[in-house]
Amino acid sequence: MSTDHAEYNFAEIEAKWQKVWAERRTFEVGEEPGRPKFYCLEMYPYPSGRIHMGHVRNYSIGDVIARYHTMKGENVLHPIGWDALGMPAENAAIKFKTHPRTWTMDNIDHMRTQLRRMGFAYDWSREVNSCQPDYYKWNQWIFLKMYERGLAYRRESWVNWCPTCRTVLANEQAAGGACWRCGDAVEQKKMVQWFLKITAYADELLTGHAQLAKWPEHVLLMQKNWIGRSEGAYVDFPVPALGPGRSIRVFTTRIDTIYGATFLVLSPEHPASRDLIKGGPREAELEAWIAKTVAASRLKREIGEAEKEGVDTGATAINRFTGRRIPIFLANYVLMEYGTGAIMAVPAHDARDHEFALKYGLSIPEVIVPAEGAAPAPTTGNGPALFEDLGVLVNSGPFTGLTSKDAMDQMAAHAAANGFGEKAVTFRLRDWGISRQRYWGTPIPIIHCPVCGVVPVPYEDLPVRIPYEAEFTGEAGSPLEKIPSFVDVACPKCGGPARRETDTMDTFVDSSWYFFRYASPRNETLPFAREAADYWLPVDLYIGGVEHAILHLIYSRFFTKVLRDLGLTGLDEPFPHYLAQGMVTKDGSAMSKSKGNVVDPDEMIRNYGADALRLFILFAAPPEKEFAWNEDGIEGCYRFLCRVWQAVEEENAAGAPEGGSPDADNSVVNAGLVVAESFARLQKKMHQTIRKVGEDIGKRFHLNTAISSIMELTNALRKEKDALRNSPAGRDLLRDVRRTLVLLLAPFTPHVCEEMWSRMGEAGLIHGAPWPAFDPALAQEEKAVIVVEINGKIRDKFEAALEIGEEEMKAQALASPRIQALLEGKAVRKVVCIKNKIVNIVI
RNA sequence: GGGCAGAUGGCGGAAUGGCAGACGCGCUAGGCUUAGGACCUAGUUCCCGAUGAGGGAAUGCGGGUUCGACUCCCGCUCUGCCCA
Repeated sequence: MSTDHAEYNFAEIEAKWQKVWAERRTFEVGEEPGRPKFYCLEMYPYPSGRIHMGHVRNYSIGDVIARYHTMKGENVLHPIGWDALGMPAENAAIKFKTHPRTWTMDNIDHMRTQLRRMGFAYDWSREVNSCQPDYYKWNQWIFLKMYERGLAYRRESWVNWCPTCRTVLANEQAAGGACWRCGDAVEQKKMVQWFLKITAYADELLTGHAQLAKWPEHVLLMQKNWIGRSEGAYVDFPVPALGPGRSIRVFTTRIDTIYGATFLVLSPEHPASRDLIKGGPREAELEAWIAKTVAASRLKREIGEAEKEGVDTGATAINRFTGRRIPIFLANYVLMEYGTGAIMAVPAHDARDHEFALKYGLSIPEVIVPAEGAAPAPTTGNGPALFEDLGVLVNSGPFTGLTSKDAMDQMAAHAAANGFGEKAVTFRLRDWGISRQRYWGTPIPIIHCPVCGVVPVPYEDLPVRIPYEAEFTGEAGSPLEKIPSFVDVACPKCGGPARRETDTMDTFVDSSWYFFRYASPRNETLPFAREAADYWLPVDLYIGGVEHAILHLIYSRFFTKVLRDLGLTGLDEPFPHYLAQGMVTKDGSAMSKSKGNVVDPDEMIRNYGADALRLFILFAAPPEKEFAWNEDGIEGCYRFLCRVWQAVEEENAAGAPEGGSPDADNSVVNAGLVVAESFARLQKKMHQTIRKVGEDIGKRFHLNTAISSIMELTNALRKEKDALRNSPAGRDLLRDVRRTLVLLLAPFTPHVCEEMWSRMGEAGLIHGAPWPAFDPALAQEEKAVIVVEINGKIRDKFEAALEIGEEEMKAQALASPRIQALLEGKAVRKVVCIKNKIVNIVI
């Protein structure tokens, strides 16, 4: 950068004010009962090493809103912390021969410096760090409370397993069925895992949406789909081969189609699968098929990529409605996790069953027809028609002729009355598997005793610390298993030798309640103090990437409800208002280290300063929209700040104000018409800008348009200033506009605004200065430009006072020579008048 | 396959039923300058017209509602996200 006189020394100014803020603890807040509070929260970062543009964007949005609310006089809590546990630290330890703790803490130090350099107004005294025992202790505490209530439990479950790396993989690490690290095929393995019973809250998570009116619609919809409530019925199909009285239970949402159920399909993992084939002629062959299918990536089966494939067990079940025996298949498209792991297949009325039946030559009897008047069932060229909509029953014994809806009630009642079924509600939502066979996570506070079984670690023994000494080789499972001093413990109950649980918690546990911890971050007796939480919570505005729209936000809602039921909070929902920030992408995908498309903010701060970077990233797009990275505009934002600086300096040079302005209007009028018009224009613009910026930040979150209107005010100031310079009232207005500009800009570019504020001779920090007020009367336009259209096409315009009525508008429009010429010889059929806006003449 | 969101100048975007393209970038011309990637001024959707007056077209494509549609409705194409 050159040293042109119009430029400001951002490096010096930014460092100066960051130091002042830190020394004065400007952003530290405490509870002040009676004062309106505002809790502004952005999702805390994973300390991956350096902040990236997604962080810069997220935290810049939050900072503007936090600073704005502070200037509005609210007590603003704006905290930050670190989501510091997780696998990348372990991978780094392996790769760089370091320790996850060292790597993480170094990253945090670096990123903290970067965040400070951005000038974010965080209360650093409340910083939380989830990898420190004083934080994860409370993960363990909450876990034990959940365990006591049966909300944390252990069961066998299938996991993605990489036989090469000998480790469990998360679903996203097993995408496409290949291990993300070695690329080898991922297998399915059954392991005992810890689960949190989120399904106990399934209904409330759904009904709670009523309290989330300020969430984006599509996020609620995603959560709704994720929870996947479905109403239907259980039906038992007796299976003689399993022995007298034994049956297989299926869940169906379409019991009305049961007369068309021509076979049952079981998930290969279904407990009855093996019993059905045992002793049969094809036992070995079928066993092999089960083994193969189970091993195949569950992921592929789930997303339906795998072709539907099945085998006939040779066994049959009885359809109690028809009395007929139907074959039992095993197939890959039925998943043990959903419903009961068994379905009744109705090929005429379910697409997947239809496809399967065609492939295996099974009959496709029709039992539902479209209701009268409805469109007829479409015929596919591909065999008998498929009709999946509700309709009217045919070929359904005594139920024939009923509508699907009535049949669902009556058939479920019939099954219930005869003891082979009932109405039921199931959820797609599954319990949350939190076990991770890793080192860098919260140890699950459980001890396995050969005598007493599963024994919780006593509360007074918390935290169970992550032992520092560990080997990071990348081989064979969790490093914790290989640390005798960690694993070998005395049973808290009987004192005998026991083994400590070596699974650690999913890091989503940490982030499910951190927003409570900020209220009382150093509390030593509970996860958080109730009084502090009652004051600060709920979060008034939560801002973060839409990529967390499902998991993190559902888990946090779940935890809040559990904490409520534990009596720690009175809240049902932690985030009544969620602003889903769009991703920052480059080359079509989110910036990430692994993709190598990261843009380093440091370089931009070096070249243009933090203020210009903040302004730029907010100006480039509205917060909720995806932002495809393109830095062409930052230069312009920097130049804009230089122009503001220049304008302010000019006013400073012009000298001190020379008296109040109560008589401003008179002296301006006396100075002449041109000046009076300039005065009126600029004054109006100023009041309008204050109004618009306040609405854009506080209500719409359209920070980009807030910035553009500040730019407009700057342009207006530069345009009018020469005319106003020569009258006292004009000079007062110029100073007023200058002051307003700096105040409006302060949330966006706090450093340069602090500097300008102090150079203007204002006392105190601009951070605490009151947000400017606007006078609605002065912001009001007194004239409107009325557009005159003929048949919707603009033909003329005229200026009119706001008060004129429709009749007068119409008269003026029709009186226009241009309009009269165009109407020559035409009959006017209708004239539409919209006050202060438009006259449309229809001919 | 289903659901949701989006598509506007050379670019980012503005306008939520009423003047399409605010604001910024880029570009063009002029000024200032030894010079300029700094700064200032003017211009900048496309087409016809003379570089004027004026006119026409245009918000992914095709229909519809309306006096009037970027905006609402229906169908389609493409892109992104979520789910199967």
